[in-house]
Order: sequence, then C-alpha cells, then structure tokens
Amino acid sequence: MFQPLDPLLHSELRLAIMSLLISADEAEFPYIKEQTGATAGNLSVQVEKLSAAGYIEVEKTFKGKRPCTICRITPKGQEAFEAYVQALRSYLQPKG
Amino acid sequence: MFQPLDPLLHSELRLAIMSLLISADEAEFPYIKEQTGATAGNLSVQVEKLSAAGYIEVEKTFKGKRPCTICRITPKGQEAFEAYVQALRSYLQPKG
DNA sequence: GTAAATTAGTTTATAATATAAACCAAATTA
DNA sequence: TAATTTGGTTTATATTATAAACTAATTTAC
Repeated sequence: MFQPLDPLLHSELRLAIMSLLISADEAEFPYIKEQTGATAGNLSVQVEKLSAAGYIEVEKTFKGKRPCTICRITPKGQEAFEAYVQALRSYLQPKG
Repeated sequence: MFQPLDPLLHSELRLAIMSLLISADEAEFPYIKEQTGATAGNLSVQVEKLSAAGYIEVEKTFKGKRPCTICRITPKGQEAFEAYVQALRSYLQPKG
C-alpha cells in the first residue's frame, strides 16, 4: 500500500539540497545556503549526512584564497532521489 | 524557491493516515492500523496530533459492544493536504 | 599596521519528534 | 473463571532537526 520513505530524504532541508543538486551539476555551500535559507550549521550537518550516505560527494577546494566547498550528487544519490519520488506517489495519488 | 513543508504532514505515518482519509470518507482505527502497518500506540499519538490540529475529526462510538474509533478528514485537513502536495512539487520538479 | 567585520564553515548543545513498550479496560473464548 | 483478544492510551526512549556557539582565515576601515 504505502511504500516506505527513505528517512534520509524525508527531511525538508536534505530534500531541498538533493533537489538543487539533481538539476545543477554542482553547487557551492554558500549558494545552497542561500537557496534553501538554512543556517550554515544546519546545512553543514545535513550535507555531512548526505555525504556519509554516499548520496552526494563533497569537494573542499579554494576559490582564490577562500575555502570553497562544492557538492555534487552521486549516481547512488540520484537513484535514491528517484526512488523517494516514486515512493511518495503512493501517498499522494491514493487513487492512482 | 522551496516552499515550506507543513511539519504536521511531513511525517510518514501522518501522511499515510491523511492519504487514506482523503480517498475514504471515513476509516476505523484498526483499518488504518492495518493499512499503514503502524503500532497502535504510534497510531494513537499521530491521530491525536492530526485531530488537535483540526485536520481530522475523531468519533468514538461503538460497534455492537466494542469500542470503535472512526476518523474523518475535515475541510481544513483537505486544504492542508493539497497545500502540502503543492509545496512538495517545488522539491520534486526542480525544472518545472 | 592593526582592530573590526566578514566569509566559510564545524562542533556541540538543545528542543522537538517519532516510535514502541508498557499499560488499562472490556469482551470473548477455552 | 482463567486466559486471550480487541481496542485502544499513556509514557518512556531514542532519534532527529536545528540553531547557538565556536574556529580560522580574509578583507575592510581607520
């Protein structure tokens, strides 16, 4: 009846992060922060969780002299996102 | 960019309850329990939360000699569910 | 040149939440 | 009449989300 929802994706902020990374090849930490409206602390924690799960990869580099954290979605993350969207449908289209 | 997700509905079990009640006029507690696979305790708590928010109404009646708890969605609950689905779209169709 | 402020984050503490275990009461069955 | 089942509620625990506090380097203002 209802398919289980991946708890890692069933979170407002983590879902927003994944949503951004699904359509953009990559995104920098401050950009994600701005787009999601999250605090840096919260974002840092959730990025780490997605990274630990292998859903995204995080590259720490530099932009001039400033540190720059770049996030990209992984194939595993793409699959998880698609599976989550599919699972959600069982809740949203009860008749379908 | 991303619309906020009603925390009351962004919960696997509460969303499942609402999903059931959206398509069925009413449902009995044991039926919801069976369909969602939830424990009675968890279900009781979540039904109470939805009820307290005015998203569902709960009627305590009898079926023969046995107690029978019937749940129905309210207009407020319907609106909230539709708004939630709309908000979700901002996460699921980043290109749309 | 150095003090203040900004950028770019991480770590940690707290508050909220989900969940199941423990419990209660009545009815049914053995 | 004792044990079990039905139909839940209450409560305790474990997880989670979130922001506050912190670190470190860079840039700007004086």
